[in-house]
Amino acid sequence: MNVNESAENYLETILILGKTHPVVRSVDIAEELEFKKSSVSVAMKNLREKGHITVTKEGFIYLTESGKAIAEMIYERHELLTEWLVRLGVNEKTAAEDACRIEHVISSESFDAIKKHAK
Amino acid sequence: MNVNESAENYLETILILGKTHPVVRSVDIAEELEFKKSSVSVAMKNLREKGHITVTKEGFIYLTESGKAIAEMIYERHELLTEWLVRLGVNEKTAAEDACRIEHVISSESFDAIKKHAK
DNA sequence: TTTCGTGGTTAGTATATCCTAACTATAATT
DNA sequence: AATTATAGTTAGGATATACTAACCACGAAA
Repeated sequence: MNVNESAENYLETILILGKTHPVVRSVDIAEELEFKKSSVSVAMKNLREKGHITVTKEGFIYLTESGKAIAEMIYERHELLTEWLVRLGVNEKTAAEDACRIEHVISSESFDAIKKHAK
Repeated sequence: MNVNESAENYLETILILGKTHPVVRSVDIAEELEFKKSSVSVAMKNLREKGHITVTKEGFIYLTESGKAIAEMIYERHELLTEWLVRLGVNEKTAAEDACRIEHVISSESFDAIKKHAK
């Protein structure tokens, strides 16, 4: 179930887009992340091969169980870290950007400690 | 003065080794980071070309002003983040490892906010 | 029906990083 | 002096990640 930082980011993005879009396609991800569609295409192929997403013939992307688990873990980190940094006085945009980088490199142990502390 | 994550890490390591070693050589860095000496050799060449270190003909490595500035910034982050995570109950080793990754990706704004908060 | 716009794929490129392998240079040991 | 150990370099490879360019497929508009 180990994925790269990049893969985590794609999965998180699929989860987030799913909250506001009826369906998620490669182009939606490309637009959201400001990546080229070819990059997304290759990334989706990898996620598919690793069993983290399924893609319908119309190009609609869905998270599998494993994909959803990863996406939700990262998303939780993203939300909590962002909120917490904002609370410390960090600008909303900067907080989100930093959270987006920290969420992929922090250990569960440290995240849990921050989570506990932040409450 | 912008360097990559990898370069920051090498500079920080040179600073740290300088605290306990009379002189710092490529092999010392390789041993500390558990990298191959060829990797360090190439990295030192880049740091030299960017003006962040000087190397004597004996192979002794010294930080330049710019190199020292980067190294000290990263080192301060490392120390503070580690200490703070430990205080939140994170295991010393894990805290150091996480700090080592976060220190390279966090913004000054967020770091300063955490620093202020941690006191 | 011909032409476009949209979405997706593939091939090949570029950069960052680390690696292995092979080589040089110098100093220490036998 | 010959061998060995230590330090450093260079060439070439592997992986991750994104990019450009060129192409296919399909549905809508002219």
